[in-house]
Amino acid sequence: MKIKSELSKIIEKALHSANIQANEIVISDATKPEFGDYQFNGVMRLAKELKRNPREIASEVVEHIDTTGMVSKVEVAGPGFINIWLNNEWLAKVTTETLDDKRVGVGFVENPKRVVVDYSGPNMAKQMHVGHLRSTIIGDTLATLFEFLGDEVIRQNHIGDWGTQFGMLIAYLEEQNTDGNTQELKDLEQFYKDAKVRFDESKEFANKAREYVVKIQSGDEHCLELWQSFINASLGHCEEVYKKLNVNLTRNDVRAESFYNDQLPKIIETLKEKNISTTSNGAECVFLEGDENPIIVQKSDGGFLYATTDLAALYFRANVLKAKRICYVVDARQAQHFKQVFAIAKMAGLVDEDVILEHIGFGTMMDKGGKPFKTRDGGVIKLVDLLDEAVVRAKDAIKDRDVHSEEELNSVARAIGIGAVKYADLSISRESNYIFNWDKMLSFEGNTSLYMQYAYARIQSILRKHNAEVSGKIIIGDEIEHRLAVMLLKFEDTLIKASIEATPHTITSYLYELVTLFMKFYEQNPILKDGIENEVKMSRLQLSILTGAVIKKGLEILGIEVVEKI
RNA sequence: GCACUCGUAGCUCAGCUGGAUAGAGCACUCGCCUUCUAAGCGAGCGGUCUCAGGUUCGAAUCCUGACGGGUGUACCA
Repeated sequence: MKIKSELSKIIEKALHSANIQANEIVISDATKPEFGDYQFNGVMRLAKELKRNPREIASEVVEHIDTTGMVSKVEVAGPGFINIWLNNEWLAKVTTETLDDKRVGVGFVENPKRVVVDYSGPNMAKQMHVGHLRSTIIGDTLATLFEFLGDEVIRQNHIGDWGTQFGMLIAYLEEQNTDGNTQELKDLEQFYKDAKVRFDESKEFANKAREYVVKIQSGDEHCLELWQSFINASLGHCEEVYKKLNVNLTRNDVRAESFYNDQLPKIIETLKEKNISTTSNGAECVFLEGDENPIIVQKSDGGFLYATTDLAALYFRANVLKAKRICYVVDARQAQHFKQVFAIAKMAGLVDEDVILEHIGFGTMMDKGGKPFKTRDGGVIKLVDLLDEAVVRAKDAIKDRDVHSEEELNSVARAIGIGAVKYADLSISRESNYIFNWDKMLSFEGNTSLYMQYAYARIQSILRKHNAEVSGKIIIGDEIEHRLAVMLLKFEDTLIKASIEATPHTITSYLYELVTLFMKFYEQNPILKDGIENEVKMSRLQLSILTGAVIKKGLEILGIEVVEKI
């Protein structure tokens, strides 16, 4: 239910009836329960424009507000706030209707678009480490969210499969394979290190590595084959992580850097033709206004750079995939790069004016001392290890609870452990830097995914115990049920906000608030106990069912599973 | 040097398109399991919102400056 826009309409009507002009009506959440459910603060600004007393205007508006349907009560407070209470019968009716809705009251966006979401983008030469977590799960959540709201989403995994380090890696791979048995790329990190050692100690090997770089680029069959087998193995590692993470990326979503290789000369040509780039110190450069340094699109030795590849990718996404919105879920450190690339792409007409280009940046993962993790120090935790440890800890935490069979134990541990890791990341605002902490990441207390999963399991437990049909209407019997019902209907507004701002943490905050209310309701309002009237029992069961459905859908968008029992 | 970004409770963080007494979790203190899962609920403790100016009826939020952390700044991605 789009509550805020419904309320805006009601206020607009009231303003109109009261003969007051206003251009934009913003409804906000009430800051406290005593102040109602929602509030309209716009009167103070209007009063200034009209040079009138704000409380006087507010009272006039309040007199004209329709309180026969959605709204039960309005009140002027403080300097001129208008506090709004939603009507219990209306809440009861709408929540009851929502029970039959698979989308739990969430509609579709008015103008669905084709959206490209570029995320994860691991480097094939390296093992995925904790630093790759954010792009992968933020991107995956946004893709799922956009899709749920009705957009057509094309996921793009722009993997790094091209560059000088691959000469070294495939030369080493070949060397390892000569004794007949194919080397398994069990540990990529180790493989890279070993190759590097070999590169540093042997001139012969180093020369071969350099030679292989050239050979891949010129299309040498043998080298390409080695390269392809290396990429396949490395991608296999990533897919293992995606699977563990419950992330919806498949091989069909992979569009590697190398895919754009043969289009790069054309990009340079276009830039030259349109006089956007110039040659400077032997390199092909674009000088943008306001930037002291140019963006180099072609090196003096003729090689291309990542800006070139990104321009080619933008062209492809806008013209071949025909996306109208292109989102890059990439580290905030690349903000300047994307700003420049986007500007060039639009200047050169590689992307039409009406295509929305967005860099969805996120903060850097820091170590305990507040310094960014450094890959080269070797101290970075492998993503697989983190995830496995999370599941182990979860299993350890639930094994004595005596509610699970042996096979349930593993799937529940997985849901809880992986959920904790993802939730810990998704629940902080994506722009801020992130201090990595094992214990916090694997914590099961307070605002963690387990809190949501636990509430869901409690609801399922009640339904199992009830073990009969649930029918009948929701009745709002008290303050806590009122607040719970309002919160349930806020789900759509929350998702819309999360989608516009591309902020998954908007969803986690909402779920936390919802579950907190449910826990209170659970404590205060018994459902199955003796002496509860049937009508009330059914209403409370229905409220619980709806809460469970919203929790499940919310977590599903975050890629976190619910479980029946904990 | 220039640019971007962040600075809120002991710790980790919300809130930032200006609104009422700045909110959570963790930690700490206390209370609640013979009845729907106590990984829960209730109560308490804890704040010069980095600092200084400015705009405003009203500033954690907007503007300017200072200080501090992080990041980016011509041939890596």
